[in-house]
Amino acid sequence: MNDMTIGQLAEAGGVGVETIRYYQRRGLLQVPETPPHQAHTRTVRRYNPNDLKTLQFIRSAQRAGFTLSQIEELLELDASQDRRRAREIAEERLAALDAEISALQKARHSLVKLSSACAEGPAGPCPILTAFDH
Amino acid sequence: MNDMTIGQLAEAGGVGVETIRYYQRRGLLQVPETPPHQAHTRTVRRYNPNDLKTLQFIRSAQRAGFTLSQIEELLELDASQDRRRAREIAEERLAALDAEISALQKARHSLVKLSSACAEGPAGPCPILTAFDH
DNA sequence: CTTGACTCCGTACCATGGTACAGACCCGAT
DNA sequence: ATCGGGTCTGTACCATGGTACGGAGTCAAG
Repeated sequence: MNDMTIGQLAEAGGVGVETIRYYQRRGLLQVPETPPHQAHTRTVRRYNPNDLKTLQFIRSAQRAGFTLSQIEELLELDASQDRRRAREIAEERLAALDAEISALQKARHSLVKLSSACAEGPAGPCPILTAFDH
Repeated sequence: MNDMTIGQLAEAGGVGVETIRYYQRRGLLQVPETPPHQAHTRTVRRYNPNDLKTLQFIRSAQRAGFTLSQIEELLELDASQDRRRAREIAEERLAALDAEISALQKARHSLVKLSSACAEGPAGPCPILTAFDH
């Protein structure tokens, strides 16, 4: 899959075409130049495996909880080779991630309790409102 | 803190007054009746500890990843005592939560690697774009 | 009985991350 | 040569979860 159209890129990245265009508008993906020898004629833009890598990075970074603005910065850092800042960002997110994970684990615990408290029979009171108390 | 004003409720719940009003508009919190003997005169509404419980539940459930619509349903279920549906919802969220937690743990792992890969020196290439590759 | 803080209600606005057009245009297959 | 599907650009719209504001009313303290 070398030299793709936007539709193929979208397909390969598991996103919609409109999402790619949105990332382009946000500056996360660059818009490939059309061949210069016919600058005034519009033509179909072509995407390469690097674009796909970037797209995949964007999606993974989102899953890691980065916002699109932060991802934008990460992409700039990748180009500018500012290790210090890159590490800073990564560690910030790491700390947040640890907090999020442990919050989710607490929530998980509460849900397990709730679901077993609601286990018997089809009806009757089960302690939904107090499910997360302590 | 019995019989609070909306400001005190907000304070106690760690949210803004506007957020409470928003939850009321969404139907997550009911708007307390004004005393009936002066129905046409507007008066200041009063909130009790039950309202606070509900508010705290809303915030906890959000932290557990429920949307406000789901929380609305949970609150209805708490009233209607439909255990079956309550368990269903809890288990659905539980499954999603497990997926989210493990995704975040994978992301965490990648970030740890990234931050240590960017550890030496202030500049130079570090593998941001490939940080989440496998 | 006025002042200042708070409340009420309606409506408008915001950020985030998309999603959906419309009206051209381009391009490969028939 | 033309037809259908994909592309291009710009702009509009969407859901979620709030946040802000204006103008009026209320209420407790001084």
